[in-house]
Amino acid sequence: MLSVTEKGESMERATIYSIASSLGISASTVSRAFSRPDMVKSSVREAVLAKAEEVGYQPNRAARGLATGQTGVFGLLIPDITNPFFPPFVRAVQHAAGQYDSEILLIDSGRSQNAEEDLVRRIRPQVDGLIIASPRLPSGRLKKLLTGIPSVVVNRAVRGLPAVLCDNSTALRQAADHLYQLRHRKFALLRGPSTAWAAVQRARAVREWAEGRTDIEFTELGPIEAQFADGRAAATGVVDSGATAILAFDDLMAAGVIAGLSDLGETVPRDRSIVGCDDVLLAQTMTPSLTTVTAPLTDLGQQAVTTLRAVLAGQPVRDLRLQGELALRGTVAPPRRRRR
Amino acid sequence: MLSVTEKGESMERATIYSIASSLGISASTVSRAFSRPDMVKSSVREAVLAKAEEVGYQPNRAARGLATGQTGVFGLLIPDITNPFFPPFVRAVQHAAGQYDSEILLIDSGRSQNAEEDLVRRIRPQVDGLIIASPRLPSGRLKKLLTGIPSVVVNRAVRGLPAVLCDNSTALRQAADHLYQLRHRKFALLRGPSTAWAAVQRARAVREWAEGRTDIEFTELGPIEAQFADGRAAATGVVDSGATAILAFDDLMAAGVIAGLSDLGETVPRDRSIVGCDDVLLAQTMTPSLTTVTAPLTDLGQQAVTTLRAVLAGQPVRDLRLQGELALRGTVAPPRRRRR
DNA sequence: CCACTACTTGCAATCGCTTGCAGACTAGGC
DNA sequence: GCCTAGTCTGCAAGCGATTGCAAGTAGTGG
Repeated sequence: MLSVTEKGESMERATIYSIASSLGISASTVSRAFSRPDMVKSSVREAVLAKAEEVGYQPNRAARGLATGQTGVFGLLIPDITNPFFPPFVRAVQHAAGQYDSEILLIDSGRSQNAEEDLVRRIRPQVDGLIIASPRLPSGRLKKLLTGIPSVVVNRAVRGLPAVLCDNSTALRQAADHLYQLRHRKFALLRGPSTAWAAVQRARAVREWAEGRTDIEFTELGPIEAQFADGRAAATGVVDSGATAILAFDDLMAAGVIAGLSDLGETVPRDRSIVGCDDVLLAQTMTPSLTTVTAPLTDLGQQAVTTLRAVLAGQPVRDLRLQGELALRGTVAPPRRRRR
Repeated sequence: MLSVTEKGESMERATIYSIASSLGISASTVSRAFSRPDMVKSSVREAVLAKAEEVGYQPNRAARGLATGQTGVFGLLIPDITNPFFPPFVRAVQHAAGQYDSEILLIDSGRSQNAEEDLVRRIRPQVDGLIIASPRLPSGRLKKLLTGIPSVVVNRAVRGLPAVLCDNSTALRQAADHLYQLRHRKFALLRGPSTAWAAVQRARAVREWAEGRTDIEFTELGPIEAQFADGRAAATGVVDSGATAILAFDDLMAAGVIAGLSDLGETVPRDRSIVGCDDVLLAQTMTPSLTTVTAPLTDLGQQAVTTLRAVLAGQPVRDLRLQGELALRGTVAPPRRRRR
C-alpha cells in the first residue's frame, strides 16, 4: 500500500509537499532547507537535501516566481544575432548568468527600433532584468521604455541608464597612426549606421585624429549599415575617394569592402589597406586576416551580468568602459607607389 | 478616498482582480476574456480588453504557469553559439516561437557532453519543450536524458526522437562531381568530429561517391574539430596527401584550411580547390567567397518550432529532412598543371 | 525548579491565474 | 405561460512555492 503510494508519487514531479510528507515534516521546513538553510537544524536539512536528491526534486520556478516575484531569468535583447559581434557576447552573458542560477531569454530585434519597443514590452513581465545591447532607439524613447525594469545597456551610453561600454577610440587612433607611419596619406572613414552609438563614437575618434593633421586627405563616407553587402557596395566610393587607407566601422563592413574592391580588380593589402573594428570571428578567419580593433566581448558580457545584478540588488553602479586594442594583422601594408 | 485607491492600484501591476473590480465583474470572467474569449459575452469581453489596454495589463506568466503547468518558454540548446552555423538558426527559432507567443531560453553547452546533460536537467523544469541542436551525446544517453520532456532534435537522427535534419549528401556529391569535371583527380575529405552526426553523414556521402570511381585518389583526414584553428592545422595534412580538391566538413574548417594553406605559401583556388558546407556568413564574406553546400538554416529553425509544437499537441510527427544545395563560388577552379 | 532567551518548526495566508461546477438568465418551442 | 436548452457568469479550489507569526523545544541563569 505504502509502496504503491511512494511509487505513484515518484512518478509525479516531486514538490516540497511530497518531500515533506515522506519525511514527516512540514513543507515550510523543506522550503527553508533550500532557501534559508541556516534556519533549519542541520540534521533535518541534510535529510531534506538527501531526499530531494533521491527523488530528483527541482523547485518549480513558476511557483517560486509567483511567491517571490522573481523569475530567475534575464532578458537579453540584441539587434542581430547574425552579426558576428554578438554570439561571443551572448555566450558570455549566458555563462555568467548561469553562475547565478539564472537563465537567459534571448530576443533578436532584427535591427528594428519598433521591434525593440515591442519586444521589451513583451518580455518585461517575464524577466527580472534586461540586458539590452546596442539599442537603436533614440535616448528618450529608450529611457522611457526601460523605466520600471532593472536594466543595463551595453555598447551605448544613455544618461541615467547603467551602461557597459567598449571604448576603442584610443586603439582606433593607434590604427590611424600606424597607417600614417606606413606612409598612407589618403584616408577614408566608413561610418556606421547613424542610430548606432558606437558608430558615432568611432567616427568622432577618427575624425579628431584626422583634424590634427594637415598633411593628409580625409574623406568620410556613410552612414553605411553594418552589413557585408553594404560594405561591398561602398567599395566604389572608396575607390573614388582615392583613399589608400580605410577605416571601416566594423569588421563586417570591412569584409564587404574587401569583397567590393576585389570586384573592382583590387587586392588588399596590395592596393589599399583596411582596418576593421570588433575582431569578430570573421576577422580572424579570413585570409589574409583582418587588421582590426579588438572588443573584449567576453568581459563585456560578464560585466553586463555583474552590473545587472548590482542594479537588482539596489547597489549603486558606475558605467563601465572597457578598452579595445589594436590587432595588427594582414590587411595593412605600405601604400603602393601609384602611377600618376 | 476612492481616487487614492485607484491611484495606488494603477501604480501596482494590474491583475485580473484589479480589472475585475474596476469593472464590477469577477476575475474569472476577466481571465476568460483572454484565455477563452468565446465563452464571454462580446460586450463584456470588449470592456475587459479595453480596460486591460488602458491600465497596461499583462498576464503574470508565473501565475499562469503555476495554474496551467505551461511556461510559454522553449529551451534551445546549442553546442556553440560562436559557430556561425547557429546564429541564423537561433534567430529563426526565436522568431518562429514569437509567433506563438513563446520565448526562447538559450543555452550554450560549449560543445561539452556533460554540459549538455547538466544544462538540460537544469532548464527542464522551466520550459515547455526543448529544441536541441547538434547534440554530441551518444544516442542512448541522449534518449534517456530527453525522456519526459517534449523535445525535437535538430541536425541529428536518433531513433525514437523527433528530428529535423539537413541532408546534404546529394549536394555534396554534386560538389564532388563538379570538382571531378574540372579534372581534379586527387581528393581529400576532412571529416568533422566523430560525435557529430552531420560529420558522419557527410563523410559517408562523399566516401560513397569516391568508392564508385577507380580513377581518383581519395584521402580521408580527421576527425577534426569544426573550428578554424583545427582546420588551419590540418592544411599540412592536405598538402601531404597531394589532394588538389578538398571537401571540408564545414565552412569554418574550410576557412581554416585556406588560412593554413596560405601559411604554406599556397593560394586558393589557384593551388587547390576547396568546398565547405553550411554556407555560413563566413562563406559569403570571405574573399574569394567559399564554394559550399548551403544549409536551409531558417527553414530548419522554423520547422524545429513547428515540430515541437506538434509534439506538445500530442500530434504524430515525422522526421523532416531538408535539402542543402550546392553554391558555386570562388574557391573552386581547375587544378593547376603541376611540375612533375 | 522556574522564567527567559534562542532556535526550530508548523500553520496558514498569499502570489495571480485557470477551470470544474453550479446557478442565473435568456430565448425559443409548444 | 411553462419548460428546456443554451449562454454567461461567479464561486471556490487548486497550482507549488515563500514567509510572517505563533507555538514548541531546549538550553541557561537565577
